[in-house]
Amino acid sequence: MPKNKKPAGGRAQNFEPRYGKKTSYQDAKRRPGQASAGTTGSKSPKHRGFRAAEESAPAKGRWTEQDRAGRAEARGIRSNSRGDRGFDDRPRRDAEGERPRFDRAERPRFDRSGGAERPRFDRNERPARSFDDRPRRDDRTERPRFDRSDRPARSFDDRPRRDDRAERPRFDRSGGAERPRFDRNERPARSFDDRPRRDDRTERPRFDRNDRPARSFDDRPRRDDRTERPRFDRNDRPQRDDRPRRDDRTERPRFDRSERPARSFDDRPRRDDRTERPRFDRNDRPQRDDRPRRDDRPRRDERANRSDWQAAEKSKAHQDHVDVVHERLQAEAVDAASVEQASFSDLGLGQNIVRTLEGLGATSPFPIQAATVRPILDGRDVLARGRTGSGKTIAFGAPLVERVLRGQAGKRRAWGRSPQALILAPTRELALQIDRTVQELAQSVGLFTTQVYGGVPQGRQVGALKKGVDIVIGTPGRIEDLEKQGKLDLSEVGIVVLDEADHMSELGFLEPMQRILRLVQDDAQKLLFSATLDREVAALVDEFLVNPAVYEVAGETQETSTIDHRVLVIDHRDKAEILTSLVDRDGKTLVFTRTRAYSEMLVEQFEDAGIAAVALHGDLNQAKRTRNLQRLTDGKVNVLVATDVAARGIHVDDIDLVVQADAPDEYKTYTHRSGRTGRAGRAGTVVTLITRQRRRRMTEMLERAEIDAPFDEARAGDDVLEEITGRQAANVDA
DNA sequence: AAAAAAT
Repeated sequence: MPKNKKPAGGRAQNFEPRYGKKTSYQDAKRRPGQASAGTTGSKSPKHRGFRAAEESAPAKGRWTEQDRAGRAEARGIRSNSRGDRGFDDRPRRDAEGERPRFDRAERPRFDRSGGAERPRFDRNERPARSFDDRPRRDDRTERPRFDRSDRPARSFDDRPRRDDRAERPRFDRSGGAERPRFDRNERPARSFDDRPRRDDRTERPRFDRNDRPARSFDDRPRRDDRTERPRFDRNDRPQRDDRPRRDDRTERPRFDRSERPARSFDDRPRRDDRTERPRFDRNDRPQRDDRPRRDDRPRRDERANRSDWQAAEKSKAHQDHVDVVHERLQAEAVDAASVEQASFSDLGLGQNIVRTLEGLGATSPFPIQAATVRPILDGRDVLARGRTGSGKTIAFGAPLVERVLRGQAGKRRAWGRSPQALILAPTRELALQIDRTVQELAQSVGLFTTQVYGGVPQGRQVGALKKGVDIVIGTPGRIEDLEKQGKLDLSEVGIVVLDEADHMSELGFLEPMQRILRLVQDDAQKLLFSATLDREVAALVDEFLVNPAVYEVAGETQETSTIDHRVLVIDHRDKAEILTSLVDRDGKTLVFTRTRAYSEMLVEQFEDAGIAAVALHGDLNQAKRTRNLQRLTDGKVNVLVATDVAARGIHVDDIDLVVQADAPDEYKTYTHRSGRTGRAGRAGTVVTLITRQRRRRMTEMLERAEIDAPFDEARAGDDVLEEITGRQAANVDA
């Protein structure tokens, strides 16, 4: 029996204890009457959401008398899904009549101030909600009233839009209702996750009060446990070997000898068989190798039976799979200069969308956008390769919204309508990020989006889908899950986007993608985007795309990039110290590790050195993942240590240093990790740490990535580290 | 190895 007993099928490491710990934390740390997301009327003060009988009883009586009827009328369908404010059509519609009046009178002044005020409102509202959930719920029924007063402020930004709407009859209907909605949607977007949010909110206050301590306690003990476990194991084993084990060992053989004989009769013949079997296996293997199908099977058998074979074959198989260089797709190279003069408007996008793009900072199209918008509007299947940070999200998002809008022209947006478009991403963070952009575009023309991804309760997502959304953005697992449950109808989806399409075509993603693509309309338009788009997408292209247009942007080479690449050849014993000195700087630094465990270890190491750092990897719960990424975005920490979950697509402004604590195995991974810096033309540095043994592999990988990077030998404290971090050497001397 | 569903 191994020393570390783990439940069968359990994960090797779990940094977010999901079972007992969560419930005990809920019971132990929650105080009666404290903000809670629990249902009202929980039985005991120790339960979340407990409310004393006296509070609710009298109020309940009143409601049943008169208010109920009035409320029901006022709230309408809303009562079916209290949590989803963003989708409350009726309050909004009721408010619409009033809004225009207010808006017209006030718009000019508020336009300027409006933008600045929104954040303030959000902040004010959140605390209010976070103090008491129950009052919040009451507030929610009242909120429409507050919202009406608030909306004017919010809607002022919309006024230009509304003017636009006046130009477009279609937009007016949807637009007038939407923009206020948009404001709400921003909140709603948040509000879609009302329940999770409420959970978050209720958790946050807890954390804030107890929390930061609470969190730090949870983290440190865990980290301590983790760090201690290996240490103890290592220390204990030798010690035990020296003292007790030797005794045990001398004793055990004796016992074994006395016991085994009885058993050994059966065993020996078996052992003979076993010794023969490997021989046969070895003889058979060449035979099997001859048969094409069995090529893989002997490997698996070997792995199961023999650890040495396992190691050898595994690394061989690993290398077989790793870093396959696929043929470049034949693409029409779009010359940036030739399309530079076209505006978004010229490309066929409507005024509302163009205006929203301006608000997002996209005043004129980037090359990849100039290339793809028109063919997408024309309804073609499109494959597009644009390097990291080149604006791919808008390149597919804006024309997608425009097409969904055109497809709905003249139709009424019905309750519970099925989504018309689907955007798929490989990670939850990326899905969220895409939604932030696409949702704004959609809102500007009165369309709704919702996110469908795992790691959060389904309720809010299902509630949104029930009310009807136009564009679904999510990750494959939850989308399939909800579809199987009959809660997500993909049969009317006419446009599908695969972001990071080559990654979505890799083992593990390919089959879910195929299943999902088979559920949408047969003739649905397909859009495949990635910075490293190659023939790996062939499996999907051949089955699902019709005569696709393929685009890339001419002249995207390292020379036109703003990223400076460095490789440091180090001794393994210097690694920890070098990493600490690399992240000990002012700018935002993103550190990549190969494993979740190492990312946790590095966070602990940095914090021990007095450098605030957070982790991002798949063993954290979604709330923590989102929070930790947000803390980097907000600048509350400057160091994020992540696995490859953060390698693709994630945009954080101002990351000016990417450190690869573990070198990537694939050139594509190198490309995507590097692309977290140097975005939209900003400068950035990528540093990869390797040991001497890895020089050759690294050189080959950089060739495939078409990157030229100097290799420097570095030891702890070397000047080259100061040069990279931008610190002055004087600081080091002191 | 990691990621993507939940249990």
